[in-house]
Amino acid sequence: MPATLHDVAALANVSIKTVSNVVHDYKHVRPDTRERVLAAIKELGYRPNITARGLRSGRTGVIGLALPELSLSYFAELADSVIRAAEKRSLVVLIEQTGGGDREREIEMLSSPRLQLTDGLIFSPLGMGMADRELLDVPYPLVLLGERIFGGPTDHVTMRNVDAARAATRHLLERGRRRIAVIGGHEGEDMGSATLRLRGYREALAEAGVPFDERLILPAREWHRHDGARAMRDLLAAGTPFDAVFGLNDTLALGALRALQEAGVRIPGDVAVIGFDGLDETQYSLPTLTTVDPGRDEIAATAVRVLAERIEGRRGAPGNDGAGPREYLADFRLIERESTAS
Amino acid sequence: MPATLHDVAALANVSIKTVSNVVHDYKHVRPDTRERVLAAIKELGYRPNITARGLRSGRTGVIGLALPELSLSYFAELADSVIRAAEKRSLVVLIEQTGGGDREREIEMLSSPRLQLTDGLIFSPLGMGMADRELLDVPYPLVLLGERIFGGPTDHVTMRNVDAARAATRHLLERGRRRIAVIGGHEGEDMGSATLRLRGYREALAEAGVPFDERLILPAREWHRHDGARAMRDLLAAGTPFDAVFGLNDTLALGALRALQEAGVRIPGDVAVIGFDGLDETQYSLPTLTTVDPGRDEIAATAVRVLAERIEGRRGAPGNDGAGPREYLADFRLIERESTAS
DNA sequence: TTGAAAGCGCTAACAT
DNA sequence: ATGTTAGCGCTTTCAA
Repeated sequence: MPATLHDVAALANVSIKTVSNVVHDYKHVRPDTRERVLAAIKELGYRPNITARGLRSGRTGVIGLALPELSLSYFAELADSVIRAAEKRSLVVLIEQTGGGDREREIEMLSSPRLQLTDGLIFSPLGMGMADRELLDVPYPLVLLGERIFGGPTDHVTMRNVDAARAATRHLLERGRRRIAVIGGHEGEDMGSATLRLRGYREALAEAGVPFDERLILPAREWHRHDGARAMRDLLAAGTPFDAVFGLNDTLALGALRALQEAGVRIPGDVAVIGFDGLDETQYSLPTLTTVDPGRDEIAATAVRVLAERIEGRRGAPGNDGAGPREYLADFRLIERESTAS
Repeated sequence: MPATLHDVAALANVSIKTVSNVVHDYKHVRPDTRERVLAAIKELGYRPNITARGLRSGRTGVIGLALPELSLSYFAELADSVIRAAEKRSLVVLIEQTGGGDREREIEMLSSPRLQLTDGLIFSPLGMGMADRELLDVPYPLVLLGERIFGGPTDHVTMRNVDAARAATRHLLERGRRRIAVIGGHEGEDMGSATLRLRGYREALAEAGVPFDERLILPAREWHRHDGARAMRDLLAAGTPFDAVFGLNDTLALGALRALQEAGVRIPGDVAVIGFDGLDETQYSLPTLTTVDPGRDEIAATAVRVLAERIEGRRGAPGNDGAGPREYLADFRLIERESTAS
């Protein structure tokens, strides 16, 4: 039976208000009273009951983080960053996995009672799309991550997909590559990482006057290593000539690396490879993988900050007091490694 | 302003008790009353306030998961498994990162007020040791994971480290390897994964009558890819002959793989490599990595089940009603891949 | 500077 | 079958 405010008050011979004042470091408490209360707290091992505090104040100090799955390295690293950022603000993170792009589950999540004891949500959808935009208009603070929905009713923290992909493609073009295969295309996608990164790729080609070749775009709905390897094998089997590969994420690129080496292709000699995400493990592949860090830490820190501000009401709800939904873009950085050395 | 039980009751012209009954699917509610209440709930968009429920019932439906860091693949995959297992029991998971083996932070965690709104904790320490055993005697349900503490006051779910390491070593011995280097030793460790796996290694050597060579044990306090690569380079530089490598975890083994290939060593031709953990990514390295799956899913499922049972009081607190602390061991499985093909 | 007391929204014992 | 009511532990006016 844990001690309550009342127990402490009784032991210290004061009212619970005084104890509360001490707990909250309220200024106007006589030093000796404070002493007495502190002693009682210690003696009883009193710890405030967060649930009760939450009920009273309407805050729990918990934020939700909904993402596809932690076993995808990108999301594991994102979760790590979010938890660290939240900790700095004394917030704790409750993680929900929505599965790899299951739209229904994502929508369900948004109104899950499981989120009730959460002050707000950082949401990274993969299945929902532009058409589901208005579903984001939920009755609690929500910060959107990712590239599936733009112009929605909530704050949105994302990366410079087009710019970063253009930079990645340029990097290959500058090294003399002209037939750059892309792994990870999503056919029929209206909006998403694949679409945006592909746009950056095409822009870079156009700038350089290099013709676009449909056959070099390899679809891969899932972005696991496995899919990267499979796509690569398909391209090799098709016999389409190419001298570089742009994996729309690192995992695909690492899978491609593997398939290329199996086939005896030298990297970067025969084929240069570049990825996207700046995963930790890209430093340790053989060869090490050139990649683009889309600013994961900055994204996490911004998302937590913006969410905390909305929760504290410092900026009001979007569209409520003029503090409309905002879009935040993190800075990216190209990390050169062996896989594209010239 | 979200609707409360009272609002629904008023709209449906019933008492809050009836609404509560409907919400909880209580049997004895007249069908038409139920209809009316359901309609009111829908109209008001009523969602039960979990915080209030938690305050009243003493349960929140949240369990804590404290682990070193999500950016270590093993823990990311473990968290994934735990979240899935929890979901099946309608529990939600709050994740705390303790950092890579920071004993103080781990101890602090155990009495963190942040855990207050949690019904129980699954705890995977890396820094705490046998001497800290009694610190696990906390006033809430706790399930211990890992190999740092045995015989503590709580339920403990772990893996067959010695057996699994013995099997891994045997696997190499059976393929004719005699000079098996081990990466990941923790000098001066009293108890832990390194100690136990090393014990299995030595047992297998002894069985096979192969002499133990101190020089083949390479320390690595951190178990990142980086450390595996460094250790491997050290061994190569030292010139100590060896024909196999046992990475005490997969990440170390993958780092070693990389360093060996840099040095032009053929795998498994010159040196066979085996890891430990059964990480997803071991399927995609070049060559693919032989490893031991220590039963991660089973560990997660068991931990959640045992914790849920303790929370529900079905088994009482350990040592409270005779249902003393129990130790659970998951089954392991050796997964043969290219890195040890003969 | 400190105390008394009214709830926050819900559950559950008790009453009808 | 449904209603009444007393708290769960805390924060927060309002008084003293």
